[in-house]
Amino acid sequence: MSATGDYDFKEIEEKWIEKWEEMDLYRFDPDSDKEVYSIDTPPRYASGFLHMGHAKNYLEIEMIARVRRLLGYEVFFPVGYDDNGLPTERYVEDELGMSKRDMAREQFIKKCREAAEELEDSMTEVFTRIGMSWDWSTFYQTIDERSVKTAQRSFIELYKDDKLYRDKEPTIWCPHHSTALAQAEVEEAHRGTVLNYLYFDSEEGKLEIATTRPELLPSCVAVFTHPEDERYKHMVGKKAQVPLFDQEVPIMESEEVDPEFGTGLVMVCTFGDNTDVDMWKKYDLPLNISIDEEGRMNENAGEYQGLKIEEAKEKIIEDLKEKDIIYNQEGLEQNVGVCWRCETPVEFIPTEQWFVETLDQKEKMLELADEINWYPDYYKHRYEDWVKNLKWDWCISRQRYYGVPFPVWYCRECGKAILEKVENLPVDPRTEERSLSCDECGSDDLEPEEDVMDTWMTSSMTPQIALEWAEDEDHFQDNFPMKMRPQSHDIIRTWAFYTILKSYFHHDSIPWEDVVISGYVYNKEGEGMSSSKGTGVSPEEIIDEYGVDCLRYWAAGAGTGEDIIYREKDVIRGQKILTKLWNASRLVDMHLDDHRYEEDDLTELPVIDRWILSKTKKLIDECEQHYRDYEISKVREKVSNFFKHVYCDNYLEMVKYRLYESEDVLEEKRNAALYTLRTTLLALIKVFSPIIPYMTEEIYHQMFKGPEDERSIHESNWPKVKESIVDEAAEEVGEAAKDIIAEVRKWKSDNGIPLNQDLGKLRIVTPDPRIKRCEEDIAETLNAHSIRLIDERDVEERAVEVKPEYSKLGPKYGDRAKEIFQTIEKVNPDDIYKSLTRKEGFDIDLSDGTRVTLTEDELKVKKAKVHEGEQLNSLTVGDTIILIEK
RNA sequence: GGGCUCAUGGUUUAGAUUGGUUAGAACGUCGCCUUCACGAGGCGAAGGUCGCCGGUUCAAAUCCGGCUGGGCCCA
Repeated sequence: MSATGDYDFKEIEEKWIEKWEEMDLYRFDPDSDKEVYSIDTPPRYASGFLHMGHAKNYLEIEMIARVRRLLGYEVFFPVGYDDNGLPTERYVEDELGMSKRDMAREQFIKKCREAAEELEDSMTEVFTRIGMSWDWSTFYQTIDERSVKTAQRSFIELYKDDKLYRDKEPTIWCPHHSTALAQAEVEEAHRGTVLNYLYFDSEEGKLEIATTRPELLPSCVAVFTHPEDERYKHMVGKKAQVPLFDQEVPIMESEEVDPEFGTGLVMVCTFGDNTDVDMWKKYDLPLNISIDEEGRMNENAGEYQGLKIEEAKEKIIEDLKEKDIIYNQEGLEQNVGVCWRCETPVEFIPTEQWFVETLDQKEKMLELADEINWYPDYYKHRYEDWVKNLKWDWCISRQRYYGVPFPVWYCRECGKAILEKVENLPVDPRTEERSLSCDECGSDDLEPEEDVMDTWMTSSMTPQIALEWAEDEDHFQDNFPMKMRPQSHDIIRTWAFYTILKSYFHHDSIPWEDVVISGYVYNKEGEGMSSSKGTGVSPEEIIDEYGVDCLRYWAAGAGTGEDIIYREKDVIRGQKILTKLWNASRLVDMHLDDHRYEEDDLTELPVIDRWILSKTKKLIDECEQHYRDYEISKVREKVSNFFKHVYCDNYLEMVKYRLYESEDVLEEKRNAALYTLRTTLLALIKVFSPIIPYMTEEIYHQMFKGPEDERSIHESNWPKVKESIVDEAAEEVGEAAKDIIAEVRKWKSDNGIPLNQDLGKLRIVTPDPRIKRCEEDIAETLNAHSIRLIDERDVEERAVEVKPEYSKLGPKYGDRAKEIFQTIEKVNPDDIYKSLTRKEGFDIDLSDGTRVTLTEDELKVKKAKVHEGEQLNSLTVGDTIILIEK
């Protein structure tokens, strides 16, 4: 290390990226004797760019991988991209400026594939730069052969186990994307809407019905009231006539109707919302669909056919108004389910779809969650809450092109589903001919399944894909379940849930032992980072300005599972710590020369040295526990504070005088300081290395690496400091010394004396004689000529000044006060003080012959300590008194 | 509406599991120090009735109950 070198992060980062790659540091060794620590890395969706939210989450995982290597585990840290599904299709459609329906399917899929790979490459570059230490030999994409085989094998096995069914059920549907959705893909949105009050004709005269969706009048199949509602009791069983469309519908009763809402009469349509689906099932109502898969009105809507839902709504309201059927309208705040990708309100449309049986597995899903350690544990409630409230089986069909195809054909004769054999996977029935025939009726007239699977069918199998379940059964068995799943809290209901479900179905096991939840990053306006909304900050901006380690240091600041706000000044704070680490290392290195110090009998070390070594040992133990508990931010805080204050401000300052060549300093004491500085610094950079891998690597190489040592700090082991170094007595004395120094510095500051000004002699009265063992360190640090420990009995207290409390004596004695003040001034202060302490008052005989007695609280007494006749300034720290010459 | 979670100086927060001296730190503010690693530094100061109300206790930021106001997830 050069003594003048500033830290050039660009140069050093580039150097180590290259060297680490040469060393192939992160490759998983299946034959290692070490305990395996495996991470079920989230495959990043190939959007082409990362914002700080992504960077933080991936860096947290990355740091955990480094921590575990440091703690002696063989770490399996796979890498993959999620380039499946809907957003890729949308991206390609936008790029091409045309709809996928306007080109050949195969051509479109090829375009998706190319686009995804291009986007992945640009992301890989950033991931590599920020130091992601994953094993690239494990690389997968959720659309590649391995993933497709895994998802298709899963499908086939679930089918055989009767966990799948195909049915024409009302399905949650996104009219914008023209595809079915799973319950998990629906989000709640608060919307303002209008509640329309309509007249329905009936045998009992006009009915008043309130609805937010008049466009569904053609789908109205019944009118409901609450059984207790006196207003409508008599109408139950009669018929009502739907306005504009004129169909007759029954008037029925149900406990589920809220008599307080609207008029107490509601219409049930197929289907306006979730409740309609429930009512339709419960009361066995007819099906009367008027919205098609693209979100347009169908032939059932008569003259409104072909209009989009919103257009039809407007037109129908207009027509209703014209006929005076609407008699009132009022605003209403309501929550509607919307597609989580495009925020279009979802519809409920019966179409033929594949479903995975999930409702029957609720109990088991809750049991398995208890076998998993959740960090932080309260996030388990989210999962449990979700599972308990599940209302729909998992719909896994998606009406898209780009995705994993179902390995399924249907017999045109009898309709039976024909599945490909596991050994012939992967397969795409849409393009591949297979010589299969129906095992029911023997027909070979088969029709391919055109849909693709829900992206979660693949993503729920990341452990199986990463561990090559489909290819390498041994490797899989050895390492499943995995050790840890990093998980962002917003997709607990999808990713975590589906993965647990699959793992149970296929292996009757939990998929991982630990789930570690990561929080969101918000910008300083408090908005979530979103690439599409333009509220994201790019990590590249930070890297270019401050370097990767600063970014990582910032990322390490978020508590486990907690959200964090991105502020540039927080990055700058990290930069200051890093700069200081570099500079302190430089200073120590300057003095270390080429010497390497043998570890002798540690009890011979000076007390200050044992003080910091003992504290270092405790720090290391605490940090190990925090790391094991996934509390990276606590390690960051503790190591930073220890380094800055204990190492630099306290210890280094206290021993600096020992470092410089001087005849007064014994070689032994100099070596002790060097040994201690070196040992402590090495421990600190090792503990820091998962967070700031570049700078710690550079320091390690410059200062600590001998020919026998590891190639990299990232191949080294957790710092070992002997248990025997823990020394409570040394810690007490060291703290006392530090406090004495702080107190004297404060005194200098209060008295406007420069910190480096000579202090002359210090005399210290202390009940702890062990202070003597570090009197030289104290003296040198304070620029005092010498320190003398003296006996308390030789110190006496003397009053040096007595002033009257004017505000008390003035009002009390009136015109006599002036004489009292003058008298006090003339008397020896110490005489007054003695009188106060011995007689509890000081008497003054006034010229008018009266005697007054002044009490202690009527006088301000300034005292001084006197030692050997010298009057000295005194400071008190605990039981210790420090006397300073004037 | 339900579940979870949070509320501590101007700002961001530690401390709460195990109740107990002056509630710790960082940023910002103010004063001092060009000391030989670092002025992107050091030393020091000011600034908090720990959201509100009540309870338990000798003692509550901490435990219990209620309330208010944020956040997330879900209905």
